[in-house]
Amino acid sequence: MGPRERRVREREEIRGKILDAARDLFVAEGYDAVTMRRIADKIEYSPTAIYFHFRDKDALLKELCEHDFLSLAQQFIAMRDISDPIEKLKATGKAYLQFGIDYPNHYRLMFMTPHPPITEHELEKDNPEEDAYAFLKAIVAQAIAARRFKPEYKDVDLVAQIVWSGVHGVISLQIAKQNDDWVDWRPLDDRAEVMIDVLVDGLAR
Amino acid sequence: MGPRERRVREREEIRGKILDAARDLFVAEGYDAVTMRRIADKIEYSPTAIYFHFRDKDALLKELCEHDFLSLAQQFIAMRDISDPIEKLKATGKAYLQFGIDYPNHYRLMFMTPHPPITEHELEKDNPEEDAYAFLKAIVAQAIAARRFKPEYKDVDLVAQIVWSGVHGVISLQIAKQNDDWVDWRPLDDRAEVMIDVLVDGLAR
DNA sequence: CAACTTAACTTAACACTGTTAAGTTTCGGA
DNA sequence: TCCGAAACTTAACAGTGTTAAGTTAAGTTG
Repeated sequence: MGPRERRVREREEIRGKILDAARDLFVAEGYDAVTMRRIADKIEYSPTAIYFHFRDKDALLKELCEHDFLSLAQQFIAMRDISDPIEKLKATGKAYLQFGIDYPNHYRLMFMTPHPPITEHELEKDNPEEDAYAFLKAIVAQAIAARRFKPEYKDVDLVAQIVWSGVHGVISLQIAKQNDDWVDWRPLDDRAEVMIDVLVDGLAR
Repeated sequence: MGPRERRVREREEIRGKILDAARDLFVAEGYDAVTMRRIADKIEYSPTAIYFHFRDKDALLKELCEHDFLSLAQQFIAMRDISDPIEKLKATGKAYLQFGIDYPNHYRLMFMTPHPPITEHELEKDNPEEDAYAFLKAIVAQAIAARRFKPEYKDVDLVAQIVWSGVHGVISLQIAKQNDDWVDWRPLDDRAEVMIDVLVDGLAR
């Protein structure tokens, strides 16, 4: 363990500190409300120091999102051993909803904010353990193979996108409109459960 | 027509100019990307002049959204004469989707961005001609009354919110993720149509 | 061991943002 | 004709993301 390794390790450490501080602030107050100077204050560095580790504010966001996409996929792993594909789909939908409820600010950044397209990912695409969308597709494929859906629903991507859109709709309206009393909102849990039931009933034979 | 009326009219005129300029820019580039100075340039006034007509940048946004909520409701009016409630629901869902496709930046501001709750509205709530949500509720109520839905779906608000969430999910994922090639997106039209079919099938007896 | 190089920072600044205080023009009404 | 208010403009403030230039500390090399 020469001093070379120590330097690398120290560099990773401060990188991590910056990410942790940024995550805390973003989650608590949202991306726009957080300034580079506040992140810097929190870790007791100058604002400029952050730029030595990240190209800009967006790079911070991108790295956090990347991490959260992975952790979403990892939450899904708990559903792996449910054998009935419909039950598995329902449970995964609920886990997705729970993720959005638990981390609304993460969710907003991940799924409600247009980003410039990310060209290179850290995550392994199509691996269900790292790619939540691949996990969903695998369930849908399983359900189709078991002839549980109506015959017209045989496009795995299309069906996966419908299911995703449905649960996403519930969460994202909740996040964007929870304080809007124009609408007499029903409890989120009810909406979540009914959405999943309606989707599955609509797809099923 | 004294000069008093002229002054009032001129005031309305410049107010309208500001709103038009702001709308153009917001729609083209999104709320955050547009600065007060650019809006001012476009109408050839100083930035400060805007503040004589609107309290702040958010007030501009709010007024534009208000207007767009009304125009959404007015688009729905075309569906009024469809007698079959299921067909009416489907057509209204498609009109909603079309609105989101035609005005994605409006849509983002209206439904994907958390605002501080608006206390006083210009629009008349619960009037289906001005309140798009009321229009949707009326259709759902009609469908329930005609016993077209499963007996467990008798809560008008809950069902309306499910349908809304479903189509909102399709549009908002499209807006936020259209350039994300992680997912092999199916054509928007297909997703829209299948979403509406699945929802209606899931709800129907 | 001294000289050099480089990594890891800080300070000060730039060009921008939304917003406002203060000053100026314009013009109908007494 | 003068007044006062309405409708503006100019200049500035406090804040933003970001960067250029300078500083310090530590490792490498002659």
